[in-house]
Amino acid sequence: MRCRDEIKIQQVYQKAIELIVNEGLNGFSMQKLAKAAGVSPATLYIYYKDKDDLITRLGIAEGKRMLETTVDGFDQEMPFAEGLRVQWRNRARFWLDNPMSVKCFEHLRHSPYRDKIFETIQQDFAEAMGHFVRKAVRNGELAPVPLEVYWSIAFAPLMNLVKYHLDGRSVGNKPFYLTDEILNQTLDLVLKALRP
Amino acid sequence: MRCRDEIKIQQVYQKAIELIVNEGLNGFSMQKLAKAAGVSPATLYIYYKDKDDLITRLGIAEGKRMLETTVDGFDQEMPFAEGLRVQWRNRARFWLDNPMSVKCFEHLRHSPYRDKIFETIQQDFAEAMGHFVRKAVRNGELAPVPLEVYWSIAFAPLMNLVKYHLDGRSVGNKPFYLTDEILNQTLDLVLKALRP
DNA sequence: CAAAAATAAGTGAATGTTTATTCACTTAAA
DNA sequence: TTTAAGTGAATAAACATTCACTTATTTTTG
Repeated sequence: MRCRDEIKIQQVYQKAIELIVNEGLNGFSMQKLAKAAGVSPATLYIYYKDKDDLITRLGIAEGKRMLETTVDGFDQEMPFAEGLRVQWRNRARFWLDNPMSVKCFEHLRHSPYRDKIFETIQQDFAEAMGHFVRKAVRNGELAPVPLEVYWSIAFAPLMNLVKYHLDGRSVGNKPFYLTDEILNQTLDLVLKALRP
Repeated sequence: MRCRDEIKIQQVYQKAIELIVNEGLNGFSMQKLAKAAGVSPATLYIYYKDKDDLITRLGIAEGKRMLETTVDGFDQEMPFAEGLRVQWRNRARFWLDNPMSVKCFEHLRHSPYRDKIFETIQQDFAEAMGHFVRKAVRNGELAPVPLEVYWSIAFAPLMNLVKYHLDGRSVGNKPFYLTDEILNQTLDLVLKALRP
C-alpha cells in the first residue's frame, strides 16, 4: 500500500491558509489551492471530503493550536494578576509568531463556518477560565463582574492591539508596531480596571 | 425620461446586506441578489458598475452611517468622561438598532474590500478623536497613554460586548443579552482604567 | 528472496453547475 | 418622440467535484 506524502499534505494545509488570507474566503477555490500546492484537484478530495470539510477542519486545527498555546504555563490556581499576565504573554506570542494563522482564523470567525469550528473548540477552555475567574473573585483579587464584562475588559484590548499590529496600522491608518512596553502598559491599565 | 425606481434601489441595497450576512461574502452572488431583490441581474449593473463597486459602495455607505451616529451629540471639547459616555451610548445604540448593518460591516472588515472601504471613511473621524484625547490628557482627565492603548481600552470592550450580543452568546456559547446595566458597569471599569 | 498481486495515493481531463457580465430588446415617464 | 430604466436570455470563465487511469509501496506468494 502506498502511503500519503506528508510533504504534500503540509503544502496543501499551508497554501490553504495563505490563499484564504490573501484572497479571502471569497477568492479561495479548490482549483487555485491545488495549483498553489502543486497537486491535482483530485488529491484534495483524498485528504478532505469536500471544500466545507477542508475549511472546517483547517479552522478547528488552527483554533486548537491557538488555545493550546494560550494555556501554556497557565494554571487555574495561579494568583489572578499572574494568570492574566501569562495568558497575555501567550496570546501575544502566538499572534505575533503566527500572523497567517490568526488572519486566517479571523476570516473564518466571520464566515458561516464559524459555528461548526467553535462548537468543537471552545468547550473545555471556557470552563477552565470560568473557574479561574470565580476563584479570583472569591479571593478578592478581582472585582465581582459578570463573566462577559470580565472577558471584554481582560482580553478585547489585547486582541485590538494585536489587530493593529497585524494590520501594521492603527486608528486613522497610523503605522503601528506592537512592543512589549505597549503591551505591559495596556495590561497594567486592564489590571487596574479589574482590581476590586 | 424614465427615472429610477427608489423602491427597487432600496430593495437591492437591503437584500445585499441580508445576503452578505446570511451567506457570507462567499455565498453572495449577483444572480442570487437579483432574485432576492426581485430585479433582473442586468438592473444591478445600472445601479453599480460591477460586483466590487456594489460591495465597496455598500460598505462605505454603512460605515459612514455608523460613524455619523457615533458622533451624534458629541463635541471634541466635552469633558473626557462625558464624551466617552456619549460615544458609548451612540455606538451601542447604532449596533443594537442595526444588527444587520454591523454584521455585514464585520464581513467586509475581514475581506479584501477592507482597505478601499476604510480609507474613504476613517480620516476625519480619527482626527477629531485625536484632538479629544490629547485635550483630555492635557487637562489631567486621562492617563497619558499612546493613542492605540487608549483606543484599545476605551472601545474594544464595548465592541466585544456588542459582538456577544449580536451573536446571542458569549464565552463558551453562554447565551447573552446586552443590558444598560452591563454596559454601564463595563464603562465604569474602563473609566477607572483610564483615569490618571 | 524476488516476482506478483493488492491497495491506496495521486493524476489530468472532463462534467455539469454557477458565476459575473453583456446585449438586444421592451417599458415607462418626461 | 426621446431617453434612460429595466428586462430575460445568452456568454464565457471559473467553480466544485468525479472518473478512468497511472504510480508507488506494501504484502503475499512461489
